Amino acid sequence: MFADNGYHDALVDEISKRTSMSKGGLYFHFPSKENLFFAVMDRLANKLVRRAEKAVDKAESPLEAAEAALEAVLTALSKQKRLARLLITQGYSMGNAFETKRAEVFDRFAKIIRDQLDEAQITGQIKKIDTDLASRVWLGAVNEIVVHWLFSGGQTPNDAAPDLKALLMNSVQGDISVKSNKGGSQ
Amino acid sequence: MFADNGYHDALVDEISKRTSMSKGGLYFHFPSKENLFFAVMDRLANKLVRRAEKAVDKAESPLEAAEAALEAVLTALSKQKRLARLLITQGYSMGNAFETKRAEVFDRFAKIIRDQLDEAQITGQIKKIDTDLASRVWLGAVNEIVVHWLFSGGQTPNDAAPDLKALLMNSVQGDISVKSNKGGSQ
Amino acid sequence: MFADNGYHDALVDEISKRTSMSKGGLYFHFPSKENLFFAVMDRLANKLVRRAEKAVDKAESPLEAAEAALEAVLTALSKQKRLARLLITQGYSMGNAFETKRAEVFDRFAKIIRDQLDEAQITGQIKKIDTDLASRVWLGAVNEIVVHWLFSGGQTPNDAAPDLKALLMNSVQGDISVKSNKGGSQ
Amino acid sequence: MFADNGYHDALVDEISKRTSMSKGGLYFHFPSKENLFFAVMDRLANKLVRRAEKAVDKAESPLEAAEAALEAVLTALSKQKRLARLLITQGYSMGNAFETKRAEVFDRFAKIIRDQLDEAQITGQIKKIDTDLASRVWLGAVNEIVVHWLFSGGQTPNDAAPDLKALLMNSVQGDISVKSNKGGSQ
DNA sequence: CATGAATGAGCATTCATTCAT
DNA sequence: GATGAATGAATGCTCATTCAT
Repeated sequence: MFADNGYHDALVDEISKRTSMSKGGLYFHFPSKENLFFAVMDRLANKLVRRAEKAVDKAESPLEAAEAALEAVLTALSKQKRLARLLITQGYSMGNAFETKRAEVFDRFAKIIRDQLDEAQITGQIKKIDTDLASRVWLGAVNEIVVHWLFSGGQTPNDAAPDLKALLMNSVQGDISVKSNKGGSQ
Repeated sequence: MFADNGYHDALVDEISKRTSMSKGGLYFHFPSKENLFFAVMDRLANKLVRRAEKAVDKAESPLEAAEAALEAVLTALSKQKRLARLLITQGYSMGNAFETKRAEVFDRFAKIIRDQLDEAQITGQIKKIDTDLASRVWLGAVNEIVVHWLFSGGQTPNDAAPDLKALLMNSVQGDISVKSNKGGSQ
Repeated sequence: MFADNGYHDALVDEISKRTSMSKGGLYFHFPSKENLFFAVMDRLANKLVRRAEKAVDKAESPLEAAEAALEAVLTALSKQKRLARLLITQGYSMGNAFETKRAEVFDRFAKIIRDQLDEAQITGQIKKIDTDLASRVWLGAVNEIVVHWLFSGGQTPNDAAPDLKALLMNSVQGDISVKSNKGGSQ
Repeated sequence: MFADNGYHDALVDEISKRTSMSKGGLYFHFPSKENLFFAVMDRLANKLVRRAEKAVDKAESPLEAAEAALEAVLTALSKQKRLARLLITQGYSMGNAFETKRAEVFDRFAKIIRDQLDEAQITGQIKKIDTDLASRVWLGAVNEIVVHWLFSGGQTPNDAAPDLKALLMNSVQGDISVKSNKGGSQ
């Protein structure tokens, strides 16, 4: 319901009805609607994080790991529009209190990517870049693709994945030294 | 007020007080609170779009133009936190009706970038990529940098601009060396 | 409604219905239910205080004035059970916030009596006593008579008035000096 | 908890916690919260009544007995603010159901005083008065002194006792000198 | 055109009481 | 007898919108 209606328009009454749990019961387990929303968000974020981590573990190089994590997230979100809506937009209607939570969740994903980029940098797979910034660029790109899919009905994140991965890989691999070398860009 | 409190928590009563316009007057000019918010958003988005377009006009190559548009937006948002908040997050609290508007505004910016990337592709400055997707990647990256700045108090978009531009340029495999011929993009 | 059901059980919804004023209208004029209750209480207390003061003004001696004030209050309360209930018991259900208001209202009546007793003392109509304490004794006595009438359905305060006045007059006139023969009463 | 928070704001959950008795257990022993409150009230009222009766028993004359009962009550309440609050004000928040109980408790105290005044009248210690009314006057005076102490932080009932007793004795026109003179009371 | 008092549907939260274990 | 999770009716307050003046 949070995913469908947004935080604000998901009524506790309705949640109570649809979960077959009395309102009192709901409030026995969750001190507030806000807390309930965060609990849902945590649970789903955890699942998605684990999926990304698993993809990372299976990969053979840091860069492949980052790519795999990306793919895992894109696939999961494509399959579950609701998950995407919940994690990406529907919390905002909560008001400013949501910002902290959003930051927390996004940080977790940013860290996964950043860690791989850091590793890739150490192993020389990519050049010296601001990996923190790069991880945010990746995340932002994914976020926007998902939002565009959700709001404007464009191609699914999964369909966009190949090109998206290419663009993001380029972003951290592009030989910026070129700037001065003037050689071919690839 | 929308920027500070979000759509939902910006009360019409309060808006009426702070604008020294009676509530009746407000409703005479705007059919609804939603409409008022969109009017504010349009006005500010227009300004920002014009700024980006002006930057594009001054640039000497499509790629420089895309970069300049990026820079213009980053600078404007960095200088006006409220503008950033309003355009980027505070509308969500309106509920699902916001999605369309958000898409509309983002599309305008995406178009500016995409047009330049298309041009750059034609002129061979960048290789063949999905420019629509790329424009979204750029936009998403900017969006995320801004949100991170707003929510977590990281570096301003303006400070992140140089590295960000490098990453995004790389993403489209632009041979930035062109730039070095002429010095910085500004 | 406050008088009949007590503060807590007087529902705002019901008040709205019975006053033919919308709930919003109610809250436009009174910031809270508590505030509304106090407003009602003030208005009624004012009326009753004025009545007591008028009685005082007409009297020819301080002691007669005190007696007249007493009588005025007893008569008014006897005629309006609701007034009695409201001022004397129904606020308590508000919780501890009521205490201050109760004290304020009772102090106003205590002052009227105390002023007359002070005057009477100066003019030698009564002996030297603690007039503040005496005023509270009077007030407490009236209060209890009223409560007993309200709760147990005994004689009306008005019917009890003659004997009550005699007792209270005695309380401040009796020749306590007698006690000094033996020292304190303990 | 009833004394501190009032009937309404003393939550059964909280009572359960602070008594280390489960809510189920509480409800096994007491059919309702109301019933529990009355049980507490009865127990404390009993104690106080016994204390008053003991004081009466020790006294040597009816009038002294009444005075002693008064003193016993004032002392007990002064020493235990909570007892005072419980018996005197905190029940009101229960709503109208409290009235009967309040009347019952006050009647017990009224009876103790009235019995002594009746006796004193028979033995000629005081002149002919409405002893029922007088007992209520006494009780009301005590009540008001206590409430004023509780709410406004005035002098303790105990400190007010000497003057209060004098005033109340005067009210029934008891010629206190009688205690030693033993002559005709008028 | 402007005003602002009035409207009333809407909603999160509370808490005495129950009852399966 | 004891437990405490579950119940759900109850309620104060909000706020976008209206409309008589």
